[in-house]
Amino acid sequence: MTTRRDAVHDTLRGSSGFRSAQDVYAEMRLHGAKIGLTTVYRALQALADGGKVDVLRTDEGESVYRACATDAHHHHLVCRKCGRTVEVAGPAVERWAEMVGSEHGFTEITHTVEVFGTCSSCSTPSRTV
Amino acid sequence: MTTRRDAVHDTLRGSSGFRSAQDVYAEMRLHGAKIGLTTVYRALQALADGGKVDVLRTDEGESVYRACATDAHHHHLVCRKCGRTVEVAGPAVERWAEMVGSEHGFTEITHTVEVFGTCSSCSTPSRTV
DNA sequence: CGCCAAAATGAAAACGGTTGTCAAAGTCTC
DNA sequence: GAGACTTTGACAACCGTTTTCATTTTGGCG
Repeated sequence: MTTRRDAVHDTLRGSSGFRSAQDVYAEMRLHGAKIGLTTVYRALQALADGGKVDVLRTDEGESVYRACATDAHHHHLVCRKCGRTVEVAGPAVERWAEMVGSEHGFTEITHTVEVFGTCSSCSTPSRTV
Repeated sequence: MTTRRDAVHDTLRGSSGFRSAQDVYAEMRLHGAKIGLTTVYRALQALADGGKVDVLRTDEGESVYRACATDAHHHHLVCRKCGRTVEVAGPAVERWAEMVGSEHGFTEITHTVEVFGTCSSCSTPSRTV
C-alpha cells in the first residue's frame, strides 16, 4: 500500500530542488505513472508528516516539497533565480530562537528560517534586476 | 485618494497581532465602513509594498498583515495559540544569514525568520483548548 | 462651474492550489 | 474464493486571492 507513496518519494529524490505537488504529479504522469493528483497530495503529506521530506511555502502560497538529504534539522538557502538549494545547518540560529522565545516566556519553540539570495551562477553582471 | 487605504491602515494599527485580509475586511464592515473586499486586498498590498505593514504567510497559506511598530528590520515571535506577537530584533540572525549566504557564493541575501511558540498565558498545563 | 480624463472602487466571476467525497479497485486474511 | 478493510483517483467543493469591468470619485483645466 505504500507503492505509490514510494513512487512519489522516488520522484522527489530524483529532483534537485523543491518541487510543487502539481509538478511532481506532472512529472510522474510524463514518466507513465498511473497516479492521481489526490494521491500525490496525500503521499506528500504523509511523507512530510513522517519527516521524510521538507515542506516550504513559496511566496505565492504554494507548498513545495523536497526530499531531505539529512534527517537532522536544517534550513535552506535558496537561489531566487534558479531555485538551486543548499541545505545549511545553523546551530547559532537554533540557539537564538530558543533564547528569544524563552526570554519572552514562550515554550515549545519552533522556527522557520529561509534564506534567499542570488547564487553565483545567476549573479553574473548582466543587466538584470 | 488614500482615504480607504488609511482606513485599512488604521484598522490594522488598532489590532495587536496579525490579521488576515478577510479579517480586516470583516472588522471594517462591522464598524460600518463601506468598503469592498477587493479594496482591502489592494490597500493591504499597497501598504506592504510601501513597507508600512508586515506580511506573513501562515502555515495554511493565508497572508496575514500587521502594522509594524518600527520601520527597522525585525522578526516575529508568535504564540501559536493566542496569536500574540512580539517583535524581536536578531542581529545575530542577520549576520548568520549573510554569512551562510556569502559562504555559498550567494548575493543579495534576504531571509525569512519566524519563531513560533506557546506563550506563558497559553502554556498552563491543564486548561488548554 | 462644468467637463473630461485618470485613478479608485467594488460586486461578481475567474483562478489556482488544495482538500473532501465517494464509489471502484486493490490487498490481506482466513 | 469470500469478506472486510484500505487505498486510489476522478471530480467537485473550497477558500483565499486576483482579475474583470462597469461605475463612481477625484483632480485639473478651460
